[in-house]
Amino acid sequence: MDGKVINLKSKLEVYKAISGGGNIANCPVREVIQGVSGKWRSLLMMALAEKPYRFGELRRLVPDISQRMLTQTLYDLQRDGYVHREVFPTKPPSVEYSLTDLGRSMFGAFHQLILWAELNHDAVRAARADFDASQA
Amino acid sequence: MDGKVINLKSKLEVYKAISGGGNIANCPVREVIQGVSGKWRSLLMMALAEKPYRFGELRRLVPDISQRMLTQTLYDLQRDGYVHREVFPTKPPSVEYSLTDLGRSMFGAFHQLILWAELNHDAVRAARADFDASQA
DNA sequence: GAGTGGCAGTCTCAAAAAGAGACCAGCACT
DNA sequence: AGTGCTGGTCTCTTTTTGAGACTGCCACTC
Repeated sequence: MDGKVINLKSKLEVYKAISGGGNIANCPVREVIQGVSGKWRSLLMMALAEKPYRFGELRRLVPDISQRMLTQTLYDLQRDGYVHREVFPTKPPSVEYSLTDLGRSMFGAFHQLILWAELNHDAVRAARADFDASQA
Repeated sequence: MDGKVINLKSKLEVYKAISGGGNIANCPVREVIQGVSGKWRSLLMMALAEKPYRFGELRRLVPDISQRMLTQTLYDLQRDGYVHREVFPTKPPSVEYSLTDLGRSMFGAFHQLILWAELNHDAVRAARADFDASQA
């Protein structure tokens, strides 16, 4: 309310964009945000931003994802145009996933949030601890 | 792979941060990203970034949220330290929700993603349409 | 003084999404 | 012939979300 006021141009406009003027169905921003919002989507985007990976590699990289969710999330990401899926006809056919230009572009913006998270996760953790303590 | 290569400092490091070196439980970034990832969290953050709101106002502003989810999401946001909840002892006691400094700070980073979404949602929509068409 | 409506929720139950893990076919190596 | 790798699908259970009824309090109206 006093310290660091963030310079946002027309937050109200932003909000209008998300609320879609009463019609939520064709709200573009929300649609995109949903795309990042899956439990595993950000994680996989981050991994693929580093370099392309194969299905099995991703599975090993993110050990606590189920195969079902990995398949599903990669499919969704591909559908949204963030990820490219390429099948190589080797003897056991291997499949490589990589970011598309759109995916890289999106990750560029998303990256801001990641950097913020790295800097401020202690603050969040502390807030949570305080809150839980005050509720007890 | 060729066009606009995004300048990311050490994506691998970023990934290591999220994967937590094998231990996902204390992965700070993922924890924060989860905080943004709820279906309604981003929406409410956007609304509150504009100005403080009362419970009923938010409900009218986002008509397709259920009361249960509104209560829940505001509670979570408060717990994470993004939102401040203040009860005014008026005759029907009113409750005002506003962003904290931490919340505004986070929203600043999140805003990048919103801007990207505004610019690129047609591309995502198009990709999705193409993909669905090619599957048919 | 009974009804109506706004306030900020809680409670219950149904539907949707996520997670765990078994199972599949094909090939290579031992 | 058995083991392990490839990239998945299928089924079942648990968790999360959603819809909507219900609460208690007060003010205003009739």
